[in-house]
Formats: sequence, structure tokens, C-alpha cells
Amino acid sequence: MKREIEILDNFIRERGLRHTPQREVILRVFLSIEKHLSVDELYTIVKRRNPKIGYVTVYRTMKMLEDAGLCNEIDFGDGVSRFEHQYGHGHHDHLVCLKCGSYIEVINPEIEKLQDELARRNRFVPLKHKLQIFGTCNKCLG
Amino acid sequence: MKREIEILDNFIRERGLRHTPQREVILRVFLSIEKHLSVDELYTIVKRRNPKIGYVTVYRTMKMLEDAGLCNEIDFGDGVSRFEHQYGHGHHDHLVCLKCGSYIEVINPEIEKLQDELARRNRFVPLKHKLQIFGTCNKCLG
DNA sequence: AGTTTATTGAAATTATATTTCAATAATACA
DNA sequence: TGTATTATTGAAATATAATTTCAATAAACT
Repeated sequence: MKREIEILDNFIRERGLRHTPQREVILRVFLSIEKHLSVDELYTIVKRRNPKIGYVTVYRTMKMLEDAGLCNEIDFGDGVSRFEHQYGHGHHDHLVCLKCGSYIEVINPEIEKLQDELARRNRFVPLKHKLQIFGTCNKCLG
Repeated sequence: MKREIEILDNFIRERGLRHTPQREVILRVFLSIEKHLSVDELYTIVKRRNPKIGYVTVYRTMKMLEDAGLCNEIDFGDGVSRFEHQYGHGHHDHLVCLKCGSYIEVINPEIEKLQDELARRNRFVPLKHKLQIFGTCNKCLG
């Protein structure tokens, strides 16, 4: 957590931006929850800590945290963007349960390698990729 | 093309729905273009053939074609849904160019297999999956 | 302390997806 | 063929999330 706050402060200083209590609260709340959160969900929680913080500030701060490399916007195709922690989390893929909405993060270096090959074979320079497997999770099978 | 029209007709008959000229025109236009199209793009083209057809009819027809297994909704995360041909097209992944918006369809059975394993190891029953690699295409590198 | 200017937050706007509903037209059947 | 039934159409309205605007506020520098 401390390291992430440092990263934000550096990001802010380097660009001549300003440190504000709102930004710090939003980052702290975001980091304290190990879950994918939409701006709206995050806003609801942030509001509990400081009711004066508005939706748009949360929205803009998340965009900024993304630029700072602290979070990552993900899109499961349901019309809502969510954010996940980025710092200290390597790239991973998602198994998304269509019944309960939960997800599992998975890592598979072999798949990563095959993807890079795939791109290379098509003279394509990959920047990032997204692998989502949709289905039913163990809990929802019963 | 003929086969797809047949599939639509069967789908319509089986469910007690109705064959309409609008539906046929929309399907024909859709099939005639080998590209991912948004409802809005498709609507613009359909309108040229029959200016009386409305946006909502295109929208609803695409949903219907999806149910009939003739098209597939895809989401590159830019807020617009697009549709691609489904009949006769096996599952494939996408290399999406972030500069020009073009895309390449690729198939890699090895990746597919690894994905199934990944799901199984997590006691997850996969239904479908989505693999998108974002980057720069060959044309845009120059 | 005063000045500059980035930031905030409410409201407005944009953009796309989706629903509503009265008019229309496809199909079944007499 | 004519009529009844009801799915379909399309314009307008609505929903929803993302994004922009702008006046007031508050960091940060001198």
C-alpha cells in the first residue's frame, strides 16, 4: 500500500499535478478491496468514508491511477467498466462465471507464449491482450 | 448465402414468427459484407437499399440472427457492439489494431486446448471464451 | 498572505442500448 | 378471397454509463 501511494505521489509530482485528499482516499479504498470494482461501486464505498467526494472525482481518479500504472480497466462486456489492481499483479486472464458474476484470475505462461507467437506470425506488434473464459464456476454447478 | 437464408426461415417457422422483407434484406446485407459491423453501420447500409427500414428493426434483427446462430456479437471494449458472421466460421480469436481499427481473425487449436485445461483445473465449466490481442498491425507500422 | 492554476463536484451532455406503443402487415383460417 | 389474429415495424421515449463543462474551491509556489 505504501509503495502504491508513493507511485501516485511521484506520478503527481512529475507532471506538476496536485496531491489532494480525495485522490488519496480513493486510492486507499481501491487498494483495500481485492475485487473488480466499477466506478459506481467504488463511489458508493468512498462516499462512506467521505460523503463530500463526488462520482466524477472517483471516475477521474481511476483514469489517473490507470495512467500511473496502478490499476487496469477491464470490460466483461456487460456495459460496465471495472478496475482491478495492477501494481504487483502480473498479467492474468479471467474465468468469469455467468451465473454469479464472480471470477477467477489465472496465469498461464504457455498461453502467453503462444499468443506472442500468433501475433508475430501475423506481423502484428502486440501491446496487450485480453483472455476471458465465460462459463459456470464450481459453486454454481450444484 | 442461400443456406443462411434457409436457416433464418427455419428459425422463424419453428417459433411461429413471421418472415418479413426487412429481415431478409438485413440478413442479405449483413452477409454481403465480410466485416465486423455495428448496428449503426449496418443500418446506414441497409437504409441505402430500403430507406424505410428503421434502426430498431436492424437492432432487433441482429439479436434474432444471433439467436439463430447466424451472427455473433463482439465487443472490443470501445463501447460499441459489433456483429460478425457465424455460420461456417469456426471459433476464432482477434488481433485488433489500435491505430486503424482493422482486425485479423486467427485460429490456434493449441491455445484452445490450453484454455480448456485451464478451466478444468479450476473446476470451471467453460461456455465460450474471448481472446483479443491489441496492438499495431503490419500496415500501421510503417 | 497573495497569486496562480489544477481540482472538484454538480449539472449537462453524449452515446449507445433498449423499451414502449400505436399503426401496419404477415399468416391462418373461414 | 376476405377476415381475424397477432407478430412486426419504426418513431419516440427511456435507461444507463461515460464523458464534458464550468464556476467555485483549494493546492502549491513565491
